[in-house]
Amino acid sequence: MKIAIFEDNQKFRESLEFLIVTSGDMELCGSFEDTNRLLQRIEALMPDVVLMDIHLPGKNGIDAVKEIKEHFPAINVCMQTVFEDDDKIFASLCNGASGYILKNTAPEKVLQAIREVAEGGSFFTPSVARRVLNNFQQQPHPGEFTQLTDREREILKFLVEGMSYKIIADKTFISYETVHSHIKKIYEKLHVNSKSEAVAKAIKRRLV
Amino acid sequence: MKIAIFEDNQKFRESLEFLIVTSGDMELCGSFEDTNRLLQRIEALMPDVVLMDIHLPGKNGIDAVKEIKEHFPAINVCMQTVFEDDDKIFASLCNGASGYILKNTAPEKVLQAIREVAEGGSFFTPSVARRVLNNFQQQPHPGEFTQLTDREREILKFLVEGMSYKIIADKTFISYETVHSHIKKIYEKLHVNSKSEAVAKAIKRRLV
DNA sequence: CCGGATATCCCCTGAATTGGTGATTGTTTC
DNA sequence: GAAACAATCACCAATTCAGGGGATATCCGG
Repeated sequence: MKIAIFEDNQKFRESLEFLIVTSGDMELCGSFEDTNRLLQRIEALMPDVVLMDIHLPGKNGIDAVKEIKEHFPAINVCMQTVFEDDDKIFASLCNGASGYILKNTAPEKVLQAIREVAEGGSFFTPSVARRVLNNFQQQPHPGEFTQLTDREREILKFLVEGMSYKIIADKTFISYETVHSHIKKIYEKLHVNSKSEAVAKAIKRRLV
Repeated sequence: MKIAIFEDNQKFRESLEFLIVTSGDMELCGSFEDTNRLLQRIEALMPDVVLMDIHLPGKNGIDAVKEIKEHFPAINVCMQTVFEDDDKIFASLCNGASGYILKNTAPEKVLQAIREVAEGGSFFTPSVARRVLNNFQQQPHPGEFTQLTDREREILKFLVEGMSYKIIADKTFISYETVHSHIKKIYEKLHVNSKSEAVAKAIKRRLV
């Protein structure tokens, strides 16, 4: 299992190197302090897993992940950083990172994360996992959808699919005016006043 | 740290019980094979963490999580099951579960998961973490948005926020007709023909 | 310097949406 | 049994959208 490291802090990089070489089952195939010639380096080394810091000279780690995954989708990248803000976490994950661990993670956990990531799994530091999770559970307005009736929810779904009043009327075998009534009610309950707002709210609050 | 178990398989339940009582830092405060009188039981025991199976007599574990979190938001629930399908995972997490581990998880990992969950973190089995992650990375049509110009993307964002042509014109200091032009172009590029469709596509493909 | 892409603006027309104010029929709830 | 709600339908007026024409101006690359 070949590992490459990108980390600008020398002390930290060296301790990671030590961790890898003494792990028994991993081979350190490269260790860099910047993202210069990123793709050439990756292509030459072909690591199985890349440990990537976020704050790096040259291109930052988040953009680096994107490039790596675009050109070498099979390589799994694990972020390894001090940053714990949602922006950086989500940007990294959206760009294709498979893991996200903080720098205060215990050494054995780091190795564990690398192994999981190498096998196609994912590993998050618990606090990061929690943030990811919160992104799922983002229904901070719990009563906001439960107050929709079945019929209203049904019609809202059709709205999300981009249908017009007329089409919805046909689909549901009710009259155009009834669709109109339901939608008026939906707008009232969701505190919106257009289809696009309703659709946006429905998707963000997960009615999809 | 008080732990309650809901698990219908007797063998498995007993091994969990053993695991908890021999852990050193946890106290087993309840162990049940069904979800009958769920809330009364929880209220009487007030566990810190609930280990919840999905397939249970009475109410299933997914609905049980919802009830627990609704009435006792401070209690953290960790799912513990053989199911690994997206539906069950996402339903559980959306209902408020803080962890999701498979039944083949090593005992020490189970304890680790409980401890993380108790501290407000989250723990996923790597394969589950991977599925959660995939939910983030679902931009299967990469070229579909890059072809939007900066201006078009900007206006699309305003559409997502539910603004009318007129408001967008004011916000961007351009004329109503220019907004109209841009939106026509956006529709063309996204292959849609209404605000709501454009909004739906924008959000699903993550322009938010 | 020309073609293409982008951004800006204008007009028109028909269709769709939005927001009122109703009404009727059930069902559930107190 | 009244009150509350859900689902159904109707009419009307004002506004907004969508799609179809155009027209400039700028910038960029060949």
